[in-house]
Amino acid sequence: MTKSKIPKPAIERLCTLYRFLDMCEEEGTTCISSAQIEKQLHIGSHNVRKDISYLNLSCSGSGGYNIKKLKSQIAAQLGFTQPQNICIVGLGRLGTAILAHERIAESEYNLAAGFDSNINKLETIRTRVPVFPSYEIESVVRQMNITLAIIAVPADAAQSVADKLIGAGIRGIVNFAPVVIKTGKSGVFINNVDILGKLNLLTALLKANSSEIYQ
Amino acid sequence: MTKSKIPKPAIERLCTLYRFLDMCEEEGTTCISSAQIEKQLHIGSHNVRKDISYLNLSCSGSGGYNIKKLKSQIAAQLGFTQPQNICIVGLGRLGTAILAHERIAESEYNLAAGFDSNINKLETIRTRVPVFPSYEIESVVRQMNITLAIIAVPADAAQSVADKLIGAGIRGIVNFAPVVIKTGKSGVFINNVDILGKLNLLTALLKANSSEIYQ
DNA sequence: TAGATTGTTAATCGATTAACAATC
DNA sequence: TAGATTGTTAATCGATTAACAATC
Repeated sequence: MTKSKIPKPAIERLCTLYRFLDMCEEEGTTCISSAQIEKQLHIGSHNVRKDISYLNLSCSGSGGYNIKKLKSQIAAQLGFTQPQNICIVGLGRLGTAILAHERIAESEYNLAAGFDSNINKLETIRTRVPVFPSYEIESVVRQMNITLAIIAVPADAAQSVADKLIGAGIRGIVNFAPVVIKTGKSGVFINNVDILGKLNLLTALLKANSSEIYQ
Repeated sequence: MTKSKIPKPAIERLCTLYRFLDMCEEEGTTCISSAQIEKQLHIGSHNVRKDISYLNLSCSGSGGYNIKKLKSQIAAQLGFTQPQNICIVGLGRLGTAILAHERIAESEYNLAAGFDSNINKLETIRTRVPVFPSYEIESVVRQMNITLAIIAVPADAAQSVADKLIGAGIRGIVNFAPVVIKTGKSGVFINNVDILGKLNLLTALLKANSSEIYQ
């Protein structure tokens, strides 16, 4: 029997759970129940257990989840075990802020390269991450076997940068530019993180929420 | 008959559509069909029409959607018409990058205040946005009638900042700190934008996708 | 053993897709 | 009018919730 497909919403929740477990582990907690997770993440305990059940856990039974064990099970099933090389395109304020992000350095991702079209910026930047001019994106991504990219360029450059990255074999992109990036290629995933879009979503949820209350 | 509730996934797609229409409008396009939207945003045309139908449009019929009209209808229904005051807490690299974001200045949101706990930072920072020490969060948020906040502080400070903001009456938070922020209060919405979480999600989707193909 | 908590099946609920009538 | 595209109802599909048996 092949393992059943995990629904996308469940995958999203499991990612959130994984990050949360990582935090718990740092704080020294070793064990947690689905009821406690419900309180912390606002995911129903039923839902938590259901999501975890997709992982085909070995440690079944009672007594709550062993955090270390659960983390490694999620990592194994969701593919976090093999370290992946990632890169950042656009070394403006936002890009350099991400370059300096301490948690990424400690994570399962290896920040292998930064790119910017401005050569002066490349010369003055202070970072341990190797940086390259943007016209080298394709060759560097291929040589270094980079699989994921973060885009932090202005809106008008974002799509062409994405096209280059995808052409070079990148499989996933987190896009911070305020445009919706398209992938022509199947098997490439894009996550658009537009701040204005997030603010819009909050505004809309608030509106919907108040009309629920007042009508 | 009261208007029916819009499902959350539909609200999310409408927000994406709104941002996209904004882009189209800038480029001078005036009209678009559901089939064209499908190609650009990878949302099925059925789905697009269904989502739009929740808006109780006045302009029904054929010939595609008038972009300006559709934008204003979405804005009206989702609550983007009244400009809202927003603030940023944490003026490190990421916070100042957001402060300088040109698109926010042009948007329906008014960046009314920035906060940081480091007084030196407040004195040296160059921005047109008024900045305050973090201990003034509660009074400033109340006085300026700020409804939404962006958090860009280190992980260990994020929850306490969120508690202060919520205590002062904030209704929505976009959180860039790499922790899952909790709201004890109902009617407050939080959007956690953890870069590592996004990378995890991409990794997991890729894994799921390949096993679909290869099994 | 008794208590607690998980894992899983079944039932409900909601969202997406399909199809077609209504409209420009 | 003919063609094209929307708006909406009905049908399918999938996810969440509830309940309980299995397990530590």
